[in-house]
Amino acid sequence: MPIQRVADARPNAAKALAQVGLFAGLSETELTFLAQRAVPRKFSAGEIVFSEGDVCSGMYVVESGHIRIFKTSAGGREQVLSIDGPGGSVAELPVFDGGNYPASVSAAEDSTLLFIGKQDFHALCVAHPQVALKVLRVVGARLRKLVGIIEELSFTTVRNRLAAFLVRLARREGKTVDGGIEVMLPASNQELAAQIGTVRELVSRNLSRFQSEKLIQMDGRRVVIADVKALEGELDGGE
Amino acid sequence: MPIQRVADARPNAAKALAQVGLFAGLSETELTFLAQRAVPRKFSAGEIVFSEGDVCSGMYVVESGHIRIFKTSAGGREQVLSIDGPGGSVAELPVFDGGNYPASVSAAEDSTLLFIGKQDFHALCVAHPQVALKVLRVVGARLRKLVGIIEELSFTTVRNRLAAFLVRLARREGKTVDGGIEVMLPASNQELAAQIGTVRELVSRNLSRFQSEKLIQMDGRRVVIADVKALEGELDGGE
DNA sequence: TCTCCCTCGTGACAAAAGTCATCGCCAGCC
DNA sequence: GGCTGGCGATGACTTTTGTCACGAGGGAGA
Repeated sequence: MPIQRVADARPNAAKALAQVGLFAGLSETELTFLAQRAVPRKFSAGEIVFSEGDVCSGMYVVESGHIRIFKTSAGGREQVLSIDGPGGSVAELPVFDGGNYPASVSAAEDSTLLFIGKQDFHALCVAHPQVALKVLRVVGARLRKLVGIIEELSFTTVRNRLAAFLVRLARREGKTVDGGIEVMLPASNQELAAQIGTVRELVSRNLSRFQSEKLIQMDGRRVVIADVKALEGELDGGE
Repeated sequence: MPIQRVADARPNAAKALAQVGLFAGLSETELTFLAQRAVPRKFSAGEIVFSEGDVCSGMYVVESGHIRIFKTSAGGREQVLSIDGPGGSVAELPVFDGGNYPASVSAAEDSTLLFIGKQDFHALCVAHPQVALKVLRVVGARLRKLVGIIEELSFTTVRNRLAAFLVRLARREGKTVDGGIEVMLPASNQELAAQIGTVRELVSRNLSRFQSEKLIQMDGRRVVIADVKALEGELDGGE
């Protein structure tokens, strides 16, 4: 993976940066400043961007594709903390507190990221206080998401979490078809398991169980949610 | 709990503020500015400071005592996210992202907090970019802590977490005595359970088990960790 | 001193989670 | 066509977790 400074302006990078929540509101000049320093890096599906514990040299912005932030256990299990698409940013925080990266990041699919060095980002924040405030806002969202994960892990069952996952999926990209709402499972059972904090087998089993209970109907990776209400009732059902 | 502006300078408040990581490095004038706007509020042990979902009107700084940030499940179980003492701050983030408080906060013991209104804090950050950077650093630590909790909940057993808890406690405030390292359990089993994400009974049982395995020796709330190495081996033991 | 209440410890279960091993299907590739 | 590797489904178990119920001890306060 070649890392190199791009001396001339990269209009597409500037354009990509302008769409990042973090940098919205910056002037043309400032965006150019950033774009000149941002280093584009390509990653193919599954490739590691950086690993937990690596020293933090800077942050990344997603230009295209999706990235996966996750923790790995000693036993090899993974827990996904966040998945971010175009316009998203990763590792804004370790850039500030001086520590190492707290989690690993990999490309969920072929992706292009823009790398922004620690110093450059720092300089930007000092020069433009409103950027720091934006960072705080973005970080707020991240924190809420993490708290949500903790809540789910601590209080709910795998069944609950899987139901919640399906409901979220349905809301986000469900197509209404006769018989219910259709969604495509976005990844392998292994990956779904990592996202809801369990193992492959339990995802498989619980999906089967939902199906036998007529809550959903599966055909390969296509899932028709027959009864969204009932599934929503499963979120946290016991209490 | 009376809420009122304090018009005159409160030297002790200013002093308290100066010791807050967040405000270290501010000039005298700035501290006074803040101190004049900070409203001291007293809470007795167990009292709720604010609840999850409340609209966020500002942040708090701990002047004395300890506070507990936690989530509550529908079934009444609690999961502690953080415990903060003097100099700590709570809810720095919701102040920025405009959302409601993501978790509840209560006083772990009789405590005095300083309330700082959203507007005032905002103004301060805009006027002093380095405050925003400090906030980012503080938030970074918080985020790491949350990721740690997720890791523990997702990958480890109650036994592991309890062992980890004891080891942390020993490192932080263990006294070496003959027979091992002595610590005092800082709270009821109920509370320990909330901190490691389980229920009272399992804390009790696992402590008994440690004892019967000669890893620790208990006498009321006093615990002598006989074999710290072995206990450390339990962190994540399986793998 | 005698209650009352809170907390701890435990036994007995029930339910959920996780592990291991096996089998079938399908796609990609000699 | 035949192999192979990855993924999904599932059965059989083991371990962990959580729930319920009950009894004991200890401290605060009447």
